[in-house]
Parts: sequence; structure tokens; C-alpha cells
Amino acid sequence: MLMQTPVRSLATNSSNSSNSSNSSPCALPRPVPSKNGPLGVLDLMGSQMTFGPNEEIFGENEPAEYVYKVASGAVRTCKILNDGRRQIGAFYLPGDVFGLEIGKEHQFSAEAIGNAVVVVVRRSAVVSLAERDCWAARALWDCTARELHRVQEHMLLLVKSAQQRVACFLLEMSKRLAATDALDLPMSRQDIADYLGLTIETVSRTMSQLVSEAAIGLPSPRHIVLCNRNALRRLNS
Amino acid sequence: MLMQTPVRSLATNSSNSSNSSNSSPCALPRPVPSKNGPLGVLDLMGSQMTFGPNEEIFGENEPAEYVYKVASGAVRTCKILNDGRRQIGAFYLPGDVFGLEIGKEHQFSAEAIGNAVVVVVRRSAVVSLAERDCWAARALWDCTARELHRVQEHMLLLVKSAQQRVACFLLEMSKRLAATDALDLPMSRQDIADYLGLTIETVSRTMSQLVSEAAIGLPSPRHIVLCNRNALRRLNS
DNA sequence: CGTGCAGTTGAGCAAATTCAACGCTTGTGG
DNA sequence: CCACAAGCGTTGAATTTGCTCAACTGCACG
Repeated sequence: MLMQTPVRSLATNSSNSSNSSNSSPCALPRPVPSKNGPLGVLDLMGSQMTFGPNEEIFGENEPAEYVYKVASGAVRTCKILNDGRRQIGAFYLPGDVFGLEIGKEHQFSAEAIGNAVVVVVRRSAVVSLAERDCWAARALWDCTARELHRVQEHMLLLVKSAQQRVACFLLEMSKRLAATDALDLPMSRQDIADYLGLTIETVSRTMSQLVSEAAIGLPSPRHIVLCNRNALRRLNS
Repeated sequence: MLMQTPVRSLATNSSNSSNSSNSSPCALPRPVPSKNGPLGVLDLMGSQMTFGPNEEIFGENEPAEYVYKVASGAVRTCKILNDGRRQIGAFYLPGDVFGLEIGKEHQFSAEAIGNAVVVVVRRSAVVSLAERDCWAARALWDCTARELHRVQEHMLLLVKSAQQRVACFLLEMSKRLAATDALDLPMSRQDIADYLGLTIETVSRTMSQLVSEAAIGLPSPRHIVLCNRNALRRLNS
């Protein structure tokens, strides 16, 4: 695990970031009705940073000084359990906000999955904006509430059978990152397993089973075709 | 499952509520720095209602018109999964706020576990207060963020072993409702099982095992004594 | 052409579920 | 007062599910 903190990241990475010059850090523009999704203001307030595969964006228990938004690539948040296993809290895709907490410290750590570009904004800037602008305050609340909803869904996933978990996962990913039935997963089998609370072997076996049931196609491990969405949905019958 | 909606509940129950006269419904007092915990203002804005054992407070997918706070007793939120199992989302004890959502509808249903008294406040009143008062807006955000944190912990619980889940559950309950090592659970084994994602038999067996390991005492099924907290904590290695 | 990594597959095992029986308490009615 | 049913909790035996350990494949990279 990398020991790089967000602060140092901001200092060290902004230099080798390919496109960090398109916005000045810590500028405080007038609040604007968000058009880039809720909290679209963040794009204007932040600076861009790039992270390489498995690079740590922030660590568990580090002070939550920044709020982040995925510009490109994918990010996972995770936690190492005391028995050594890793639980992934969420996957964040382009447009998703992460690292927004109310407590002083991050509850999970965050890592880039592959190469990722992330917009970084000072938390204090966001909070002080919210104190002046009720619209922004509402957007922050919305953001946390959506996250709450997402975690509740994730929780419900973890009490299902392996087949159901994998099927739900594929449907969720399809909804989030594919317009068609073809689907390019940004994450490894290990990431999926740690997200679903399964082992890598069980994930692999379950996918093979779905292939044999003609529910999905698997031209290559990370390229998935949802031939039969209804079969996947039916698993959660 | 009772078909009573919050609206009808408010109308029908407020009459037989034993102590609903100590605050007038829908009064809008000046925002006050909360002393009854965050969102202590709710006590002043709401009316009290009483619910009997297993009585529904609101149902899944019903419009989220009200926000609730437990005055006495205990409340559970739950969801019936499509395979017929029931998943409990949370237990709420005196002082806890529940039913606060940002979406139009409740994601879970809520039921009183035993007899419970609940303070009920119009959601619109709370939201409009937040629009005028940044302090209140912050309290609402806080409340949702705490709920988020709680669900994250619950999620982490669901990937542990049965022993670990039960041990964590007992430690959590002890922290929330007992000053000493003695502990009176308000909920049934079935409730515990549905909260932990286990079967009632597994919960029972695990508790017996903890007794045989002298980690807990079990004078009666719902009366638990934590003889050895460290043994419980050690289970989460 | 080997090395290493990611993913798949197989066999045996452990943990939790299922199904079933039983005990204890409580409340009801004779 | 006893008899009995109902609800809740516990315990036992068999079964299922997913995990562990291990081997093997395919592919990218040197």
C-alpha cells in the first residue's frame, strides 16, 4: 500500500499530471446551478490529479481534507479487516463524487483501479460554500443521501447467494457504464470478490456457470456480454 | 403487516396517545442550538404517537412525509427480500432519529418492536427550516452522515463469521443501551438473526457457544450479561 | 523461451442452513 | 387447579454452500 497522503499527492502529482492546468486550485467561483450533475460546482473549484494503477488517493483514518470527483478511470474505496481480508466499499466511475465525509477522518481508503484522473477540492471550501449557499448545502446533503442509499443496496447484496450477488453486480455495472449489452469491467476478479464478500474462485466459478446457462457471454475475462438480462434478474426472484 | 400509513397513523393514533399533549403539532419554534442531541429541535416541532408491538410506523415505498425520533421503546426498519427473507436495516433506540430520507419514498419499512413512543415531525417543516437556517441544514446533513456511517459498519458486519457478527452485535447493543455489563435486549432472536443475516438457529447456537466459553451469561433469553468483553472483542481478532 | 500474473477448474473441507424435535413459558378455558 | 395450545428459544442430524488448497491455462512481457 502506498504511503502517499492526499496532501503530498496534491503537491507531487500535480506536477506530472498531464492536464492539471485547466483550472486553478482553490478558486471560489460564484455558486452555479449544477449542470455537471449535483455538485458540478466541484469541477470549477478543484484541480485535476492523475493516479496510476493501484495508487492510493487517500488512506483510512487520514484527515478528510479533500473531496474528490472521478473525471476518468475508476476508483475503489476499501478497508482491511482485522482478519486480513479486504472489503471494498464502493466503485466510483466518471462523474461520481467520493471522499465526502462529515467526520474528521476517512472511514475507508481510496485507490485508483487503473489510470484515473480525479478532480480534487478542499473540503473546507465546499463546506464554507454550503454555509453561505443553501443550494450548495442541499447538494451536499443529497450527495451523502445518495451514498447512503448506495451502501444500503450494497448491504442487501451481502446477504444474498453467490449467484445473486454476481448477477446483481453485473446488472449494476451494466447500468452504470454501458449503454449496450457489452460491458468492459475496469476491475479485477479480486476487486469484484472483495466487493461482493466472496472469494475470487467463487466469483470465477459463478461467472462460468452464468456462461453455461447462456445468461452472459465472456469473450475475455473483463469483457462481458449480458445476453439474457432477464435470466440475471430472475436469479433474484 | 399492518396497512396503516403514517398519515392515518397520525390521525388515528394521536387520540389514544397517552401523552401527545405536551407539544402542539406543526408549531415552528425558533431554531435552537440542540441540547437533546442533534436535531433536538424535532422534540419541539413534533407530536408524540404510541405504537404497539409489531405495529407498522411506515411502510416501504410509502411517501416519506414525516421524520421520526424514538422517545421510548425500540424500532426496527426492515425490507422483505424477493426470496421471502426479511432483512433488518437498523434498530433505533430512544433518542435516535429515523425515517429521514431525501428521496420521495421510504426505502425500508419501520415497525415498533415492543410498545414504543415516537415523536413525529412533518418532513416539509424540517426541510423548510433547513432552507432558512444553515445550522439546521448542517444538523440534517450530520444526521444522514451518521446514518451512512452506521450502515457502513452494518455492511462490514455482514461479511464476518457468525461468531463475529453476534459478538459485534452484543457489544454494539451494550454500548447503546447499557451502562453496566447487564443488558436487556428489546428484540427477539428472529430480529437479531434478520439483522445479522443469519438464521435464528445459528444465532441461538452461537450464543450458547459464547455461554460455554464464559464470554457471556444468559440468565434468560433476552437478558444478557457480558462477563468477558475482551473475549468478544478478541473474536474480531 | 521462460517468467509472472490473472483467471479458471477440481477435490476435499468447514461453516451455516435446513428440517425436525424438544423444552420452557404464557395465556386460556374447562 | 389442571390441561392444553401457542410462541419463543434451544438443540440435534443431515445437507448445502462457499471456502481452502492445489493444479493448470492463457497471455503479456522480458
